[in-house]
Amino acid sequence: MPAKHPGGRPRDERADAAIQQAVQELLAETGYEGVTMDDIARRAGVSKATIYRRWRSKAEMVFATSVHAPELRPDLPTATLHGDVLAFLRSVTKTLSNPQIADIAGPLISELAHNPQLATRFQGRFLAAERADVAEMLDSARARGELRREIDPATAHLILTGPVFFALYTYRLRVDDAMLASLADLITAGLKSAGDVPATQAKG
Amino acid sequence: MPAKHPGGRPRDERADAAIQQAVQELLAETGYEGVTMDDIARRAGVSKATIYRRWRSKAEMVFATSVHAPELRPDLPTATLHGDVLAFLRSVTKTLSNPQIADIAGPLISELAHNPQLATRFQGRFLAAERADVAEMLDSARARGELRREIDPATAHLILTGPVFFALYTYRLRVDDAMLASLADLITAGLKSAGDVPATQAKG
Amino acid sequence: MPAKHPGGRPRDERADAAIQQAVQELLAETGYEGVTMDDIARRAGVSKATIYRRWRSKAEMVFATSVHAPELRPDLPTATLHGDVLAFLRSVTKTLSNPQIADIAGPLISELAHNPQLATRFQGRFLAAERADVAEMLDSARARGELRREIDPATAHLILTGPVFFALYTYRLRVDDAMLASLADLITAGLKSAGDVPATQAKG
Amino acid sequence: MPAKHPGGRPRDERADAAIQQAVQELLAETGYEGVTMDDIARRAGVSKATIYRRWRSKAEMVFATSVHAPELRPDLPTATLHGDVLAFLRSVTKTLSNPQIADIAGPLISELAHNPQLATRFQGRFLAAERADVAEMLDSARARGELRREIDPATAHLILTGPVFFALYTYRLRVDDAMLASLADLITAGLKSAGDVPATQAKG
DNA sequence: GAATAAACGAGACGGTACGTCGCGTCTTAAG
DNA sequence: CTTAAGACGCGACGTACCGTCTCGTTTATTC
Repeated sequence: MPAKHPGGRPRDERADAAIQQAVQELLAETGYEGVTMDDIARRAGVSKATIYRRWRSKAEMVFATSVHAPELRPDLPTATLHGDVLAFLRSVTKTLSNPQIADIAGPLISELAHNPQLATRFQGRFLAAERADVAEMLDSARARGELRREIDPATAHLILTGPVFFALYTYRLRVDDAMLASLADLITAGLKSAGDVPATQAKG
Repeated sequence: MPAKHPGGRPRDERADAAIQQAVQELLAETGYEGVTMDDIARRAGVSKATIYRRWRSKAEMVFATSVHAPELRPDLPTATLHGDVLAFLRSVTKTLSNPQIADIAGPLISELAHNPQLATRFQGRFLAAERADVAEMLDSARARGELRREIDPATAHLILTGPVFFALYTYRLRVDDAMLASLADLITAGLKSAGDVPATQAKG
Repeated sequence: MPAKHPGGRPRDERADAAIQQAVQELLAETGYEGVTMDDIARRAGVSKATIYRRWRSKAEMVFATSVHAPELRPDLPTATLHGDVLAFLRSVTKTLSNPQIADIAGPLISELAHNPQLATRFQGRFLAAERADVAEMLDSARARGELRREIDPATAHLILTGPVFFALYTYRLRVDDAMLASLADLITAGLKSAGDVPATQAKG
Repeated sequence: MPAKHPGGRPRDERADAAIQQAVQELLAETGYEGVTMDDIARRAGVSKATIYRRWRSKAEMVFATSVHAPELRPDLPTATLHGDVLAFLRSVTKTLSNPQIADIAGPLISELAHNPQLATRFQGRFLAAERADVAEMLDSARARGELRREIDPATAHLILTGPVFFALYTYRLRVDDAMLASLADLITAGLKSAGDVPATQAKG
């Protein structure tokens, strides 16, 4: 029962690899806007038809071949929650400051909005890995006694990543270590104290 | 006798209004990608030259006519910081959930990256207004005694907006009230406790 | 035990028939330009490889399956040369007015120019049969005493077919019976009188 | 009242000229099949949009810019009808033997079949000029007394051109002077004798 | 009142990427 | 060796959009 495919010539896996590599290279060289399908086909030694047989548009192809597990991981654990938070923020900042990532951010957000399949894939491959790091960070802190309550890792992930994302891509701020320190303070404090007091009642 | 313009036919102000309206309508109908400059010119009853005399590109035009002070303001103040935070988060969520805003987010991020002038204007017109709300919120809390330390409104703004932004546009989560409540808890707690303990030292 | 083929699976003769039929059908439905090799393969229930094992190109295939002996033969002999000529002209007109023939004329001329093998086959299968009719017509006329000189059937064939071909496909004239009558007059007169007078000397 | 055009930027006539020339050059260099729209645009220093604004397809463009009055005219009149006929046949042969003309013949016939507008234009610009030559030839002959009856120039044109066309493009014969002499004999005799005898009655 | 000068509607222009399509070849598994 | 299925390289096609430009016309201000 070795019938690997239903019939006909099977897809050439080398084409996938060649396209993937061509996309990465050209993205680095000319940026998202500068890349053309003809360039990619030429560089990959592949015809445009072969590309369009796999993906329906430039955006689909670029993001399908670009969304992997995060390449940069924070150096965890440090000795303290605050240290871990700061390390995570620095890692996020470094990743999002990567010109190639920054170049892709806008188009990615556009595509995610119109392509639920990509959104699912992006969550599974990229965000899930980061969220796992966050979960580990929270577990360690609880083991150390720094945290008493259970905190949803997804929510923590939002707080750890969103502000930097917003600062860099929307606010267009230079994110320096002082800002990260302030954020780390606020976030760490929040994680530690959350749930201490009833939400609807002011503290005395 | 104040010579309003140096010579020649003055700009027709009705054109500005017509273009503005055409942009808004077409943006709502076909989305940013679907809109073309010819469409806009036709709908506005204006020639393309008239548009390009006012703005240098499609992105310039769209964002110049779309970026105003925020239309939606949180209902502030409530009685408590936690209430204010929650109200702010709800307001942000509502704004960013607007389909027309969501449609524009990706292109806006792309354009902000390449157009510092727009970035400046965006900060001045939109973000500054939001940051002012945040500052007011913090002041009220301090006046009420809920906050002891001074907190940078910009940093607070990042923490209040970034997570929702990230959740909606990147994580592609449905942001419901439960999630906002969790976020509000974490953020409020962080604001209140920040600075309480030395950042580099674990709590006893 | 008569091994009809050297080894391996024999060609499936049903494929030839299926392809032939598919070509004719699709040619009638969509015309030469509109037909694609994939269409033909699909309609014939055959793979493209099976087609290309038999012919080297679309043109080869179409003309190989389309060029047979003429389907329409003039009703010969009538009682007179003039009658025969008119009958022949009518037959040619009818054949060339067939939409499927007309559709193929341009591509056929193109292909004949680049494919001497097809040209040879076209002469042998189609033109030779027509020329034979012409020869017979001339023989009958000589037998009847209508012609005194021997006339090259090929030359006569040119004069009998070329004008109608040119009228229909290049001049784009509606060829009606009146026109055919005029042509028949001229041609018959030419055949009868040719050689009567020295070519280089005006008649007295 | 110098309003030459209804509004907007007028068509650039230099573009028409440049395209025309580019088409002629490239047709000569690479043949009809070898020419591409991008080549033409590049050579003409024009964008493809400018071409497609003028014509709807490659075929339309090529033939619209290629169909002029005939460049080659027979040396008329010679002293006799037979001489004129032979000169005309030689001229036709020479024209149709031109590789560039031969290359275009198939596609032209295809296009004429689908494009009545081109057909009209082709008749008006090319065929009409040739037919006028034929008419003149017939008039001279009648003036000289070589012809007694009036003969329709269009019919004569068919007989003078069709056989050579058919011989070259369909029969794929080498058309030499001997063949032209035979044709000239037949045709001249036909022209002179046409109408002499009742069509439906054999000569005694 | 004429001249100036800029804005206007219309639409053609150069450039360039897109996504589609057709041809003829090649690769697999099955027969 | 042939077949069905279908992927492949190649390369042209025609479309679309952008931002610029060229007209002829209109509308203020300036001389």
